[in-house]
Amino acid sequence: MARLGDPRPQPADPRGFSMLERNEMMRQRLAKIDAARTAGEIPYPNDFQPTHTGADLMRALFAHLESHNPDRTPGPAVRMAGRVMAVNIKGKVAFLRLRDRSGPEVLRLRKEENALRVAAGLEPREEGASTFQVFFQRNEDEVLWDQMFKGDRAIDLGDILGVVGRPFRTQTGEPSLRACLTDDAGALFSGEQAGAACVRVLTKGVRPLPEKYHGLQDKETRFRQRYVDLIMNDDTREIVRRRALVVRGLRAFFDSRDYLEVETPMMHTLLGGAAARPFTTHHNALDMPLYLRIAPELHLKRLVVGGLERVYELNRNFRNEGLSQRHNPEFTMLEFYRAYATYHDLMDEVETLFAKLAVDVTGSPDLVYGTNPDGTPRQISFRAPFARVTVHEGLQRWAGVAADDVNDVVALRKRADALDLYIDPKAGLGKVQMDLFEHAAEPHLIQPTFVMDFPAEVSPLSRRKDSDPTLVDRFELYVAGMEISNAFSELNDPVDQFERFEAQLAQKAQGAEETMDMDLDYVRALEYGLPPTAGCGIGVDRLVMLLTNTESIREVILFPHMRPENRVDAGQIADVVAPDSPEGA
RNA sequence: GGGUCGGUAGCUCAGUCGGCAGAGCAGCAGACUUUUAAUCUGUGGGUCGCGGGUUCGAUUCCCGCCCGACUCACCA
Repeated sequence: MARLGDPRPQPADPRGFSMLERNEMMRQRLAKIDAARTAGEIPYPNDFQPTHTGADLMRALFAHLESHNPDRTPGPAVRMAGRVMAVNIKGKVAFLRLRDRSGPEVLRLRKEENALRVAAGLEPREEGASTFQVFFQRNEDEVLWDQMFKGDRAIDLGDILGVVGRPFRTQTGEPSLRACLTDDAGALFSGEQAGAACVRVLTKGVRPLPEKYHGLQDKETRFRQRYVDLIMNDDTREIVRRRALVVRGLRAFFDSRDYLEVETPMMHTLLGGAAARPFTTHHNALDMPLYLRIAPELHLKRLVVGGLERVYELNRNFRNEGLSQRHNPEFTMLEFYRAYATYHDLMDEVETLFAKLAVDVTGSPDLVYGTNPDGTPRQISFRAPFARVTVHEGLQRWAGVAADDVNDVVALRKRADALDLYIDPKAGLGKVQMDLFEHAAEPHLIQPTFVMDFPAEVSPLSRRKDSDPTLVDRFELYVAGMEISNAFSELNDPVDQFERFEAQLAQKAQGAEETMDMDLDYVRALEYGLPPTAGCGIGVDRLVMLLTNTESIREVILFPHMRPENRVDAGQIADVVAPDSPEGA
């Protein structure tokens, strides 16, 4: 294959595409890689190991908040690496802004430092940059300076650099790494690295980065090329960090309460555990169809039958449904099951969990999510106890249903018509109740609210209420109008369960698409005896949305589902040669 | 699937009531020894999403298509 820096038109790759499209900037950068190679360097070295991060640099300087500019800074020299986000050459000195993995921490440390500065009677510094600064003075190493900033190997925005130097503050007090300022350089490198330059391009950025001030805005590009989004947008990195905190917090919570984390099959032979359409796939050797799971529920309860009295699984579910701000075809669900508990016990547990996570992730049980109708920030409080309301109460309070009409399907349909809500004519009482409830009540369920006591008809796996067998011991938790969690006391009567599966089959026979299959093995498990158990599912993506104040599920999923990008996904990057190519055309 | 809006330089965007395509940043050349989105001077860069139609002439108007955002439907 031809050298990448070669500006001439490239022959098509046998696989049908050439390696990279080209524009002028990319050709310039590719040529620099060749120039380095020609100069005898390895263009993609892997022998540089940073000793400090940007956050380490900041912390190392906390003892000296004031500006100073010593010729030699005491303390050991350090090695740092990061991507070049800004270059500012001012005559014979240069300021490079680099970012490494500690960017979010750098942001926090800047705030922390300002608090210290104010306490020490100093002016606060600008906050908001997740980068750290490298200071390079030409007279430290004129040959290296010229190589870095002039000529055929000059660094570019987006390059990944390794720098050796000493922490210091510039005249204006900016915490910086002073490149090449080493009085004991011999100790910095050994072996093959001995004599290496103190500023090195570790990886050349061939593609130019988005504009430095506005950054990358286009949502499609942000989701498709998440790597660019992560390079450019601090907010995106913060969401990723918070999501990690949520996942860590969930595991810590359940681990500490003696739950066992388990993994159950992602590929199912039967549909169950939720009302949803599945993705189907095929097992070649067994020549049989398989479903990607829509829920782990039935497997987890089998484990409780087996004596694992407290289990949880944190993993993906797949539902073949439309995409929306709140729906992605694959989404992360935490389900946990606890023997000898009721759905009331789980409400208490969920309250505790959410308050803890809010504090872990945002620092407070009170947070802001979205805006009120008047445009002001909407406050949401995860302080226990959460509001609790039954479906019947909600129908009366928000849908304007008279108490006597709550179970009157004709009256309920009349209300739906009055509210301009279409409900499937084939829907039974329970479905009508829930459609009406969701339509009328959801907009009111802003603060965390447990909606309790659902119709048995729409809850084929839930335990019937002792006081009213048409209802079940079930709750859903709503926050900001979103369903976050669904839980119930589990149905452990195998005969009743068998009959409910039969009812599902009857609904399917009548054309309902989102019904469960008869799962005889599950019934068999119940026949061995499922202890009284309550189980709960928590939509992790939506929970992360709440804790990051994002309105789209695609913001909290690193690679949300997108239509294929034909050009790339089909391996058909055109063999484009820019029209100004000297030998093109 | 329906509705609305959008796709213009590497990025963020403006614009053309049909007549040589614009800015800022990035790039290139230069100045500048402490900048913070550095500044200043000069300068190169375009399949105006794709295809067809109307027209002397289409990036602009018309038709179709592709892609996206929002929204409705669907969907615990």
